[in-house]
Amino acid sequence: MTKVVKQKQRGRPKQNANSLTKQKILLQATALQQESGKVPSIRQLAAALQVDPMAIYYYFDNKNALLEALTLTLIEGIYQPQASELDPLSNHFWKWELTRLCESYLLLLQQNAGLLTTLLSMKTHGPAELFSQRFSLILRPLNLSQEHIEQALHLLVDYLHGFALAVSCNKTEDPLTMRVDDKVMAFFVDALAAKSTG
Amino acid sequence: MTKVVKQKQRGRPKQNANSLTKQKILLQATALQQESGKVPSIRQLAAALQVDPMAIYYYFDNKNALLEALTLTLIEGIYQPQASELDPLSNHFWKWELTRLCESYLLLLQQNAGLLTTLLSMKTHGPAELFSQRFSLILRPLNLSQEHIEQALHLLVDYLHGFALAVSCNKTEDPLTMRVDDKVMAFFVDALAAKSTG
DNA sequence: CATATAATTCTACAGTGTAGAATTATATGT
DNA sequence: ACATATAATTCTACACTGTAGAATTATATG
Repeated sequence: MTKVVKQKQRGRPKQNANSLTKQKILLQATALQQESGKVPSIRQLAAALQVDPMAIYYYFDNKNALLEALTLTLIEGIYQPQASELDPLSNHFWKWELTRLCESYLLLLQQNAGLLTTLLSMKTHGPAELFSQRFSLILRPLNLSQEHIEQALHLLVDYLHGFALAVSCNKTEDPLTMRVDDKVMAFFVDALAAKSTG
Repeated sequence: MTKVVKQKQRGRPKQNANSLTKQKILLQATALQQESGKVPSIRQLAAALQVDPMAIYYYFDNKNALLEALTLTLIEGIYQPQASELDPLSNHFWKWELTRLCESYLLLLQQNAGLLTTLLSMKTHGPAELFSQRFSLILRPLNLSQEHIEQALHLLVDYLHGFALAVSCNKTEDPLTMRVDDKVMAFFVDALAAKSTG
């Protein structure tokens, strides 16, 4: 009776064999993430890739580095606003675009619950910058002061994070997509409009 | 050479020996929490209590139950507003009280980082109710519609949660107490005042 | 005095991230 | 062509986590 458990060939694989890449790891990670709704363990990820757990550490220094890379790739998909200042309907268009931006961001946070803390503890502020830029772009027609824009931005971003966290904590596993709270949005939008000088 | 590791006396202790209680466990838990800044492991908690880890499970079904009990005891300490409607200065007093309430709540969230998710996933909405009541009480002189109050409440609560999470993720271990962002507060307070009919 | 119950400890399991060494294939230098 | 370095992988092992289950001892109850 010989031992017949996995026992893959050790050492560097021959080059015909398709090897691991950061890309493949991240892809599999997102897939597992979306399936299970939470961040997979290294061992689960490795199993899905049919590879030893430690192989992953050749491509990422540690799990946190992997998660940061993951959030970086995901964050790029958030809503890209149109150039609203040229639009004839721009008076109300910004409200529509702001809602799109928030919903897009929230969807991302919902589908990848567990990455919020990673996102918030990242040193590189790339993600925050991106949201900030698109936010400012949308609000341009309102002619707000720089200070008001920043206050509103902070209020909105932290609100969205808090909201996403609350939703992800009430783990009713219905596939119901998380909508931004229209009433709260209305309250916020009103406050913005009241300060508009445009 | 006899084995000389810990080996406490097994079984039920004699009654003179001071026994464990939920209270003692919770007290020690908060102490460790404040020291280390994060939720202690059951083993750490047991070590501090000089007791076997499993002893804790006699008093709490599981770790989550312990954390819920912990948050319940902590949440009662948030700011209790005065009866502002009788105050001659009430026109501006509510702003002051609102800030106190927020700072008190934030301080609590900061000193007990890691309990936020416990708080949010609790079935009993006791904590939320408490904040909600005090919030409504403070805003009474503004004569807002019930709907506006709720919108503002949701916006504020989720903002505070998001803010607290962000702060707890940027673990610079300075003992600097977390202040509520005055500017953002000002933005929020302005929006409230604008809707006031009082 | 037997039996039940209360309060504790011990052992053990399945899971986590990951350090360190062994292993094999390829690339590079002489 | 051969030695040596480097790249990419697997294996083993450690320290940690929550906690189920059984053993143990003291007290309460019938």
